[in-house]
Amino acid sequence: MKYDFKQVEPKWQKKWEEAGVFHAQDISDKPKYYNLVEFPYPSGAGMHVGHIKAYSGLEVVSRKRRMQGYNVMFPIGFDAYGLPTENYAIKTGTHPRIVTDRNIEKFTSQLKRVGFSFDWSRVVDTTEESYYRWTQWIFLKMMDHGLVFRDTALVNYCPSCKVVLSNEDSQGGKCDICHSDIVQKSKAVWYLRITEYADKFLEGLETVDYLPNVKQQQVNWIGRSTGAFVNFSLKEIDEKLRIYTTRPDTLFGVTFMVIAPEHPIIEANRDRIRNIDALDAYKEECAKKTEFERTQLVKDKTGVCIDGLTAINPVSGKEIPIYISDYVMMGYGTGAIMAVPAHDERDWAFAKKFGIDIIEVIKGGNIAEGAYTGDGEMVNSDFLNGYTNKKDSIARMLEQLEAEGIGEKGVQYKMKDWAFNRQRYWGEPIPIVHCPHCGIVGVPYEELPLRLPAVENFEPGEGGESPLAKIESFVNCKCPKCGGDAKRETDTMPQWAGSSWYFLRYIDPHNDKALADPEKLKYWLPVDWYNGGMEHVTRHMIYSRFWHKFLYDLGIVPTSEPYAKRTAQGLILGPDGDKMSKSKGNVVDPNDVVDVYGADVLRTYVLFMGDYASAAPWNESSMKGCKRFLDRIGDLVDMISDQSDPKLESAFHKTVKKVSLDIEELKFNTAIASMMDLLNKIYDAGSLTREQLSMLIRIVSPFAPHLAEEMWTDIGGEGFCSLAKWPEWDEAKTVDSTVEVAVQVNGKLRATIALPLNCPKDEAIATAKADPRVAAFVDGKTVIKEISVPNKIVNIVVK
RNA sequence: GCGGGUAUGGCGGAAUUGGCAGACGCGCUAGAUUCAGGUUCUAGUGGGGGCAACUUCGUGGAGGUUCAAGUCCUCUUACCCGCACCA
Repeated sequence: MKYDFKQVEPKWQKKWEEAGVFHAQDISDKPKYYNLVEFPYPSGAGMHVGHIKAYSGLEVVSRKRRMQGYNVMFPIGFDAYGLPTENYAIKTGTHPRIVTDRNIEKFTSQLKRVGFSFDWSRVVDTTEESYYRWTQWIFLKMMDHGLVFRDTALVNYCPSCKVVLSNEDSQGGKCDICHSDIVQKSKAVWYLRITEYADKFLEGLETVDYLPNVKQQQVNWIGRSTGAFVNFSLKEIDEKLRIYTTRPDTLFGVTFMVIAPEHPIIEANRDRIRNIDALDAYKEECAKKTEFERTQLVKDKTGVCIDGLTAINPVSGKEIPIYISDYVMMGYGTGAIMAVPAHDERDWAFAKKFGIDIIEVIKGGNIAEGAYTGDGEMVNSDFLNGYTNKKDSIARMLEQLEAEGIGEKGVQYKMKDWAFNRQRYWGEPIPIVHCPHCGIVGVPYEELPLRLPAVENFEPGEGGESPLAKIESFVNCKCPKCGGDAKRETDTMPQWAGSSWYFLRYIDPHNDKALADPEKLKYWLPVDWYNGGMEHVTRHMIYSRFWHKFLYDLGIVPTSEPYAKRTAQGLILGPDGDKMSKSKGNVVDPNDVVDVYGADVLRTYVLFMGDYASAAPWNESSMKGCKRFLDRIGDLVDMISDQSDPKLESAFHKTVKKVSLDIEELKFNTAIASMMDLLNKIYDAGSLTREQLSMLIRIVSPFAPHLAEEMWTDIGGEGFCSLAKWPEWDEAKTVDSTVEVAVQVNGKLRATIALPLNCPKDEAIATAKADPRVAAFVDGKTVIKEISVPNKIVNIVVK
């Protein structure tokens, strides 16, 4: 039976949609299963086959779960705010709303052509008012709970575009838009206090089933370290310089201090510092350095000694100089460090360059050659001398610091608070009003959504201001508190806002009273399985865990973690082995593949091409193998007979077992391979029973659902194959009565013999020795050892 | 620099977790079908040697443990990903 996929595939897609086959039931007696895939950013380029691979994994799991009797939710939506759309709008003068709608339409049609079993009644679009109203609502809740604050910080600024850029948009120190050099600029920005949840993120990781490397990356990203804060006294000034260190026990080796160029102590003591001009000049130089230069010049330390401020080592009482240098960051710890040149590579390089004393306090290295960062006995350290265990010496020093009131235990995180604004048009307006009397006031909840006003010019303003700043009717408003004249915040939320809670909205997408109904949230949460790209493991995953945990603390969601399980798929590379990109011209459009081969072949191929989690290059001729496979499956309808080869029966049960288990581990390539293997066996046998074919159709259906439905109809199956019962295997039938056992002599394969299942050891060895091919190597020699692993191998060791 | 990972035929990749390396697919070779291209079918296909049965070498490299190593241990090389002056 060769069928015309061009006619058959749309036919079944229509039937599925009309019957609502893939609609999740809100509340049901069936067990629920919530599969989540990362919703796409609807770019103008449309989807490429990488999206198809990303969705095909849980698509197969979802289809299998439905057939196993679960009430499955497998939703899709669009993460539609973002720079590319806005840049396109600037270039062409088309409103981002129009561009977005057009792109969503294109993505939708592409996804539907592939026959994904998404619940299309639950589509969310982050740029719709009914959605971003709740994004703003959650933001205001965070503000109510003290998680929103404003601070002045260094930001990436493109002097050419006059735009503040995120780190993601300024990689390599170049502007993503015009490729000119980025400078660091001081600007007031909004922050979400995500660090408040740092320990909760770490604790939560113990309770979820994420891939080990996913967990590891999150742990590294959070970067928890324990150590101590120490307050250094300053000579002649009643002020302390506070530092953070992980090795307080090296305090006796401190010979100087370094503070970040932006450290406030400089401004506070301007008149006391005699070389303030030199410091200012250095500071300016640092601001000009691009990210690229800063990372390239790691080895070559620069800095200026502060003339006029001197610190005192709190344990030795020695006077030590203070430097400013850009190797100390304002954003980590306190923006100041105690330098221990003998045991820190950066401090060592700095001390060498500036001729500062280097005092050894841990024995074991040669500090004339370089810093020693290993363990060893403490020396030159007064009461710590003789300690050899790091833990003990740190504990002893902490005790001392706390007793004298000059320091205490402390914890630091690499993770920083979340800079939560962009000077851009195409994003959620931040619902805040600046009132000259009341200060910062949140927009009242009943006024949400705070609508994004229509504008004609989307270009950012001078000095990196949002395009919204030019809309007077938007900017000027009344203070919600006092009613006086006030101005609206004109920045918008960053790209990552809308995606931080979309999985909650799927549960109740049309609710206009709440972000979702509590009963429904209780039924559906947590997401049972979330699959996506490794690139989202730190940012998006942490951000959304943050929002979810916050909502949990408020009692809005019933689980402390949003995702019970997280896996990741590998990229599809271009046919040339490079990452697919428009500029390289190696992008494969799924529409082109569907046109020529059909959706079933595309779906099967993206899962067959290699290990699901690894990257693999696109290879069109290899895809032809999948087409052959499906064509040959289709032909089986003509091979039905009342009798079939008895050997096939166990092959069927083995295959059903393998496919069932492999799907659970995302091992689709071997699942498909085992079905191909079975198919070869069927062709060898020449016929199969209707019942066997029914089984095969059902296990093929998650991969090639259109073909499966068509064949299901042909063999008189009831209802939709997509909702038919997933076949079960009979474990007893997956084992053969005789097994092939390899026989080795001295570890080298000499023969294979057929033995009954679970043949006793003695018998197996005797049979093996009787084989002439084995006897040739054994006869006339002394047998030293005989090993027999049941059903696997016999090894005879001779001399 | 830190963290994670990978390395198996001409190619993508398998290998029940220490037990017959190369499943499955692509490609290739020969043959059949075809006016021809494509399709389809049959047989073969890791390297060396041999007409053949067979034999020998073989999982980035060097050692080691074991009756037995792609798999475990030590050292080493190359590449990929994430973070990066994190005190």
